[in-house]
Amino acid sequence: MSFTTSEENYIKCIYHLQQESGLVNTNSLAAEMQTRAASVTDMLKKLKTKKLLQYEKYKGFKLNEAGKKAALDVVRKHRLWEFFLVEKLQFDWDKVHSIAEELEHISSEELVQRLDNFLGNPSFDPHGDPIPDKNGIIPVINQQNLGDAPLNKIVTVSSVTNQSAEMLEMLKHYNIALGTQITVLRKFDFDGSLEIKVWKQKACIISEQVAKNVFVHYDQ
Amino acid sequence: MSFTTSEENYIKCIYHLQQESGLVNTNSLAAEMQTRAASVTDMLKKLKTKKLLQYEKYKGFKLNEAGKKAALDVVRKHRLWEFFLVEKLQFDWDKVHSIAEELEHISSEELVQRLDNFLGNPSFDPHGDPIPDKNGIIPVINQQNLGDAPLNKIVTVSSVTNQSAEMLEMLKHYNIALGTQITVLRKFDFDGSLEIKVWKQKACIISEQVAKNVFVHYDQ
DNA sequence: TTATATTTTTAGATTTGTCTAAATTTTATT
DNA sequence: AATAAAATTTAGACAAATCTAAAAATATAA
Repeated sequence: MSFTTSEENYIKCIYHLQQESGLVNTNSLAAEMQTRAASVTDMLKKLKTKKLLQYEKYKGFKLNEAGKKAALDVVRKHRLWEFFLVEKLQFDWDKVHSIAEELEHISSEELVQRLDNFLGNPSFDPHGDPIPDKNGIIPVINQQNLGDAPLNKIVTVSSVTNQSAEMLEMLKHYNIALGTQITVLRKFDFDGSLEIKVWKQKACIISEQVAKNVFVHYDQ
Repeated sequence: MSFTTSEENYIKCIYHLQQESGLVNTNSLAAEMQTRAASVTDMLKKLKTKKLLQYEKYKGFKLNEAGKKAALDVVRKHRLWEFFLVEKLQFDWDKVHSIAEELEHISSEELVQRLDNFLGNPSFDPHGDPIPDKNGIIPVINQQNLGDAPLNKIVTVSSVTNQSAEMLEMLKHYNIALGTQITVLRKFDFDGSLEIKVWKQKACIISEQVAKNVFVHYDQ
């Protein structure tokens, strides 16, 4: 089964939303897709006809197994291309998203497989997000939110969820990138801000907003 | 100015046709695009409105300077991606065309420029076709048809025009590829076939049909 | 040079993905 | 539970790119 660019964009978007909430509703998908609720309804009918969606009028919807596999194929391509753009073409990681949005719709399966090999079969993209394999298997990493990390223990940044230029600027300021080692020294309950020590730097304070988007892991 | 995928495909196709014939006519473009004459007429109006085309009803048409530049941008992208697919992803050269047909429509200019640098700013694609630079300048090569090459002089294969799987198979059989050195020993007027000697191999005979699609160059 | 054939264009329909506005269903509130 | 608010769907329209069938222009040939 093959899909149009528009179908793939909807499928991918539904996938991401249902990861958070289980069942997805029309308005939130419309907001995420920057379109109108009526357009979403039209597409839902189409995807249901193609047997990718569990959907009943007014009752919300989610991808079935076939839909999830289709979504993971797109996610895989997106993340592999992002990896390529950053690792091979030296793009800054905040510039690659929109280009990968186009590249993810190139259809050749052989292309994806060869790209994967060329890149050394990476498990995580430049934002730290896991890259599904060709069967849709997602590598797991034992990560948690920086705000939930234990105090006074060295943790490693494994993923950053907000990929805006503003967030990147912020992280550059703090010298935080994927792989950076951080120790959380203290958590302020007042505003959720954290006092942290970045490897080889003085202790500093980051806001709850920043912390929420940074994920870390530690060994054992 | 930016273009839809369909517009780009028409522009590129008109460019190739007018290289051969100067003025292009509706039916030949329809045949090349595998569509109907009526669809071509529709698109011609659109491209004329966008000031890319010299076109008068019933009188044929050709790209103006803006149209040619647009075409060369697409050709450039196509050939850079073909180079990438063959040199980096190890595709056989007869498999890359259809994938490059998709990749050529990715819009980011920065992507193309970085890809160009990553590939080492190649001048020719894997078929030996010249890759226009970002200003639309096409590298020239002093090449001629193998059938017109002087006898008993070592020449180098620079380009192969027929890119079908059948042709590739044929050339593999003769151990001919881009860069292969060949000496034409004799030309048979009866059927236009050539006796040639491929570097490090015994002399053999190739048909006029094969020879017609092979282009070569030699120094001075 | 008139008739015929070919080429090209127009007119109107179709599909995909989108939209607005109105109608319907569900949810929340008094 | 009745009513107001919010969410969702339907109905009908539109733009892009295509199509078929018919009309118009051009080219060819008797």
